[in-house]
Amino acid sequence: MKIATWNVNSVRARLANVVHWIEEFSPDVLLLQEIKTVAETFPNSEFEELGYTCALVGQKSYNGVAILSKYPMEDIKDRLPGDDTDEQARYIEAWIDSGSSGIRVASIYLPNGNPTDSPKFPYKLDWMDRLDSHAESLLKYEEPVVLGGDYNVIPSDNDVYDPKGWAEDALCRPETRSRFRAILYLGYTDAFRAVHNDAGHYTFWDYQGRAFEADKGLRIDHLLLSPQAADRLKSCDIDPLPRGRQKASDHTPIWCELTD
DNA sequence: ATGCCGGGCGAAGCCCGA
Repeated sequence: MKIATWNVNSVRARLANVVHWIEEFSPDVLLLQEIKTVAETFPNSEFEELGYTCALVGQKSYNGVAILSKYPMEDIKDRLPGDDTDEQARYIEAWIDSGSSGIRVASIYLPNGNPTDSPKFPYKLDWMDRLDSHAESLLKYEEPVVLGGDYNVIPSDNDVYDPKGWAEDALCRPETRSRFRAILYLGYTDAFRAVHNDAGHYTFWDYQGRAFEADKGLRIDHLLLSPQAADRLKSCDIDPLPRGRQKASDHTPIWCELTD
């Protein structure tokens, strides 16, 4: 089973690119972030024609997350527990019924948190605490779980082209990194780091300053696996090609393959 | 380079992203 995640920076603006990538990669499950639209204007039929069913939580103009699946989905949760006042569309979770086994997946758009002297930073840290609690609660089912998405976290200095320049950014700050590590300490595996040890692998390059051509990137999109999912991890990689195409998102897909 | 791109909204210019 191939599971991919991609912050598309508007699913409607990116539809041709997303369809192109689905046709060449054929993921079983594709987690999307920043769809930037509501359910009424989500391109359901285009994805259904490619053999996918869609679950999404939308929001006008901002945020929005979706799950595209070749298999039926059940037990869909459209918000992260822990704060009933949080109106931002940043979390959706579903059980993927892939026949004999099955797997739980979540599509996550974690808040950016900049600037760090604004309320956006404590919102990010609180959101991460909520994610940590929920990730812990999921472990008690002893199921395969893949928590994928745009975490807006640069886990280590190996994951950024200019560690010193980014040290005080909300994506790098110690408060952010410690909360990301807390999820790993629960028993989740960073799928990419389970397979690759070296620096310089990125999932995001800014639109500005020819950052992609200069490979000035960040590794901020992640697939975190519960032990039962990590046991089945075959491979994990980033596909940089979509970032180089016309009308590209500033993020590119990262995927993992699990044994069936 | 805390916005140089790019998208949404809505019809010009501001808000937002990382």
